[in-house]
Amino acid sequence: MVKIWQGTIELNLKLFKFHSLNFKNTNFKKFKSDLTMKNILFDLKLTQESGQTSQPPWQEIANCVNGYCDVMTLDNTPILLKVYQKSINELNIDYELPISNKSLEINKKLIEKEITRIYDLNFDLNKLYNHMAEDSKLSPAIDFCKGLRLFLAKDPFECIISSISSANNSIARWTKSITKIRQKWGEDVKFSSGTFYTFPSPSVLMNIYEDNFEEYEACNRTIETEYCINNLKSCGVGYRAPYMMKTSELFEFEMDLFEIPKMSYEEAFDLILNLPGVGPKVADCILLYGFGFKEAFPSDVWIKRIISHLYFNGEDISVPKVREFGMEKFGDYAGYVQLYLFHYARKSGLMKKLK
DNA sequence: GCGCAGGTATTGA
DNA sequence: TCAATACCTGCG
Repeated sequence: MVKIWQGTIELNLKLFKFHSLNFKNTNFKKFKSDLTMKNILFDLKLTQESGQTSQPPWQEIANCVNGYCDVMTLDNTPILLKVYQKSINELNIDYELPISNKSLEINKKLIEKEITRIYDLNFDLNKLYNHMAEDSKLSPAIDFCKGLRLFLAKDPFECIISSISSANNSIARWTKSITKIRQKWGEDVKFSSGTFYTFPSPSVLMNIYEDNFEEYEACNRTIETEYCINNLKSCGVGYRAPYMMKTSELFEFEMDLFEIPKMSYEEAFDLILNLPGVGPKVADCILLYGFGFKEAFPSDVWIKRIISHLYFNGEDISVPKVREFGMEKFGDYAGYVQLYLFHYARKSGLMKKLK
């Protein structure tokens, strides 16, 4: 049994904040991070904006070039983490404490450890480039993607629910859904910079109304159905709603998120394939972007088009075959190769050509 | 208003 | 094991 996150039910629908944040007059604490000094090859902007499937993008900071922030729970305390980069090889980290908890002391090593995990900063990109350079199909991708790293989800449970909602869906649409879920059922944390919402825990998510009808019945039919907005389907997840609720229930009662990192890739894959709404593509996204299993080669229609164009003369290859091919050919680099190929295809115009 | 894109679950060979 | 189809929403 697992109960990791605290969550309170927030029933008021808040307006979306799509604009960038403005950080004038705020209480950010700067600290000299060891990461700043390490001279790590890392392009923060490229990584943040590469559209990796794991969680909604972090918020851009208006008055800060290449600055991003999001709330995350460290040591059971939500803090607002801000990362920015003035030049490649140099990463700056600031953080802000909740208004209600400003005297708190935060362990800076913990923040650095988390940032290192999220951006995979211990991974040697030059080793990857040497490997890619040996394959004439992959070598053009290197220059398009210098400094691109894996971008892991800060919250594995949110990653799982996000990935389920990403199936047969567009990035813009599932991102909106997850943002609504955070705002309706997550914990709202107030910072000087504004209010941020954490993602609800499995125990909260398994108990919400699934659709208008359930909510209407629970209100003893005292409201009009068009005012039923505190249910999962009102977030635009469609037929994925029951999958998400059932998965929440499984993590509350039967499965343990902390067991997954201890497993082999194959064990973990077989396990999460049993979750409702999770097929091979979603399972691989969860393992790669939620848990950092780099052997995963998430294969969707786009990767299928790219692989069949590059390696099979445009011949139609089934998605399961593409996955098999990628895992076999790229081994421990499969996840990174998938990420680099996808980004390369987007930037080089190959994607448009393949459509 | 209507066709289309996008993975999974289900059904039926 | 594989092919066909329904599922839901938002965009063009």
